[in-house]
Amino acid sequence: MARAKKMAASPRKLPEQDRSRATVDTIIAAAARILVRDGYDAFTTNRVAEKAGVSIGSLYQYFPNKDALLSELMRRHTHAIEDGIEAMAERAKSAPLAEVVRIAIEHNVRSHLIDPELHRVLSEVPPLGKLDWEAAFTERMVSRVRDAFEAKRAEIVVADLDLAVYVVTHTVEAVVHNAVTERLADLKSGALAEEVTRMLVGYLTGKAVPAKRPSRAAAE
Amino acid sequence: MARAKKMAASPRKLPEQDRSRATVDTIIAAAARILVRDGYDAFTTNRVAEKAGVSIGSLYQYFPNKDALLSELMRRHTHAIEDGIEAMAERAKSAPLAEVVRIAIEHNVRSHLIDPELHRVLSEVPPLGKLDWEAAFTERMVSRVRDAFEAKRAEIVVADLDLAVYVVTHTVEAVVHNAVTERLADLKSGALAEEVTRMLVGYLTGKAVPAKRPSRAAAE
Amino acid sequence: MARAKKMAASPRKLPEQDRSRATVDTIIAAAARILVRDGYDAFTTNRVAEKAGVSIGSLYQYFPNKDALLSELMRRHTHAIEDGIEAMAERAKSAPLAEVVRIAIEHNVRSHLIDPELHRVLSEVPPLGKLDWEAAFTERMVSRVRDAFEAKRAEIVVADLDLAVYVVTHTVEAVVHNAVTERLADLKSGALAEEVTRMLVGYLTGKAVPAKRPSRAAAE
Amino acid sequence: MARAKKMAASPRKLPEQDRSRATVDTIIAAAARILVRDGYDAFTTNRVAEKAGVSIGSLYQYFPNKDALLSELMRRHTHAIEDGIEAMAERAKSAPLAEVVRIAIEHNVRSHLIDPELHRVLSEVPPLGKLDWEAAFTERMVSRVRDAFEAKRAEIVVADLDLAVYVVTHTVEAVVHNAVTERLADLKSGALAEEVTRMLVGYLTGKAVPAKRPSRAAAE
DNA sequence: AATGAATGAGTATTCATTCAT
DNA sequence: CATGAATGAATACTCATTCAT
Repeated sequence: MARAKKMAASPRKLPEQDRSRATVDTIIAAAARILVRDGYDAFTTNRVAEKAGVSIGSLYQYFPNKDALLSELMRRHTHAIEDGIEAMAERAKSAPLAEVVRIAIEHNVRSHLIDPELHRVLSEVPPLGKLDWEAAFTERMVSRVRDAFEAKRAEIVVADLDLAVYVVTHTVEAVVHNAVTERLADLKSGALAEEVTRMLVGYLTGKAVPAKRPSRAAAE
Repeated sequence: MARAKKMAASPRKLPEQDRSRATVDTIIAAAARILVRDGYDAFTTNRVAEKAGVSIGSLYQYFPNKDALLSELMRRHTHAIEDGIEAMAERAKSAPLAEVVRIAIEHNVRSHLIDPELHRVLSEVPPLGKLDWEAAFTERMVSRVRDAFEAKRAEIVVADLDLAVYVVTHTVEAVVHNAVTERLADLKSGALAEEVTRMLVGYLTGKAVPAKRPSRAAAE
Repeated sequence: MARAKKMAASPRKLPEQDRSRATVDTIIAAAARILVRDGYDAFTTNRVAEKAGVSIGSLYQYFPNKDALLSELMRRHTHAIEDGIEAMAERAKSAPLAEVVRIAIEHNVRSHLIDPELHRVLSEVPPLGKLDWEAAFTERMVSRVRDAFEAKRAEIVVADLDLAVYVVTHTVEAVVHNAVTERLADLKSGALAEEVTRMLVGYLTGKAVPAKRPSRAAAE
Repeated sequence: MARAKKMAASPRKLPEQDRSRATVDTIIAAAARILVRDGYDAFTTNRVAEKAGVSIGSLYQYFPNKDALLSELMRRHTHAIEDGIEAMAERAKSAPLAEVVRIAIEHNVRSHLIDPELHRVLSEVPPLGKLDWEAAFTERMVSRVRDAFEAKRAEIVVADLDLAVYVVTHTVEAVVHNAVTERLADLKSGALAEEVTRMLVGYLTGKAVPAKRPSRAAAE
């Protein structure tokens, strides 16, 4: 029963931290699994603890309450998504408008394809739901998109730039979000991104954008 | 208003006296108010009854269970929304493509403006949520839009008509839905509808659609 | 609504600590006490928890539902009763018919005298009532009695052996069961067993069985 | 129990009484039907009223509470059963002991066969259950049986007459009661009555009673 | 730290009964 | 008298959270 307690001068600096981290990871993983497999109603702290193989006491050691657990789950998912976004933003700076739009879409698509089930369920969770959480993406995207649009202001015919940003970001988010369940094939093939890019670029520039042909690149 | 209707599942009992009709209305009103003001978590049958000033027993006299109450709330809201939709669909039949798009948007805008708060909260409710309920709108809109698009097939350059319908309907729904909380002014002024129409028509026809004078919009 | 009920499995959780075992015992004891003292209508989970001095939550930690609690109560009572039944059955094998009958009665008497009040109330409980529970005794007794009777077939004049078993088992059960409340003295003194044995043996063998000395009263 | 019989010629005189009686009858009938068909759990005052086609208000006009309704149902059933019992008792007076026993059994069988389902369900009903209600039969039977036994005291070898009465009445009741569900054929054919009579008479007189030919069915 | 026993306010729902119309 | 709308205490059961060991 008794385990080796930490000794005064422990040779290992982080065994407890490691163990803690492992426990936290296990809990988070169990939480995600329950959410995805059984839905939010089955997402109870006791069940998560059980599934994770730890006591609820331990769960509460690491998470002060249920929302904190959910938050952390979201934070991690978000983190996974936003990984590499800087590079994209950088790329967008020197790219033509069409490319900027395409990058925004690409980023959004990636967000949804990292763990589509989890992404969907997180966006429907009541306590910190869509408004509190998914809005965060959109918001971050909004500011980046706004920056990019301002850099290309000359090409954009829309008078109210904020409105343009609003239309673009929400269109992208909605179309991609629903495509995960409704048109996954088009999402993965890039056909959807193509359509939406053409639409948005046309909207922003006020010029017709020729539909792409099946194979090589286009529009610029 | 109307006479007592026979609903298959919702009300457990058809109100036969004025008093009971009033009770039902009170309950529904309280339910709506709680949902809007306090969210779905606060939407408990006991709380609704209390807020309505009736006993919990009375609530269950008219609604066999919680879902039935929610259903009836949705049904009434839907009914209010779909009032006059036939006329719109008729109008769309003989209208040019741009007008068809505008009508679709208009309809969606109307849906959201009848009771925007309620509309939003209903669309986030878990049990009979988006998939069971709001999907109904979109679905109805989808089939109407598809019919309209088929009638104008010649003008549309998008190869995959289903994809076009998908993009259009989801774009409209998302942009309008979020505008209720984020850009209510633009929604009401019609500026948003203007933008989106231009975007979608451009997308569908593959031709540039000139932006209207921007200044005329954002007032009000 | 349908009456679909889940059948109770035993305890939801195996008590792993002494404390929890004590809690379970306390709950069971309170349940028994309430059933005996106040009847089945007063047997509510909340009341049991209160009487046991534990929270309702604790009760449900160990019993997934009300029926499970009742089941466990029955199981324990049954266990107490059936203790030593094997020995009896063994004894009956090599005993004469009169002794077999006496043993059956004895066993039944013991069943009722372990905790007579509890026994009676359990046999009247609706959900898992007589048919589900007490029938189990009778059934077990029936098969044992049948075996014994078959072994003594030659001595038995009753043509339909099943009928004989039926008459014997139900007579024993009814007479003993009611004696607990109506003729406890005769039950304990053995006078009742004497009478019934004489009656049943006479019935089975078709021969007169002399009454024991009647004058020596059975008081205690 | 003679009631005021309907007078042929006064349509004005008793219309309300007639109607009342009809209402009461309807309610009782509905109550019986629900009890038999759906069990005691479904036996709610509201449901009875609905099934009877009257308002609960009306039900409570005639029955001060649920138990009163149940009581009346029992009273009527009892009444139906005890109809003709006087004649039987009379017949028993001048009959030999064997005949007395047979008559007691016959009476009990009739009780159970008038409306077996109702009889069974009434005997299992919690509030006024077996102890409060079925005991009434047994009790009435007990006193009559006791009277009859006393008249034949000379033939009876059992020392404790009360004990004899107890054994006889409970045996009869139990065997017949269970036979309704377990051995209905034997009940109706009279085979069961035959067996039990033989057993009891043997028990009472201390003499062997020859078994009848097993194959034959009905009475003598 | 870890455990898991214990908590109890809260949830949906039922049903005997009352009373204004 | 009849109606049926209204009542509300009571029920079985859940789950986030605390705390002694």
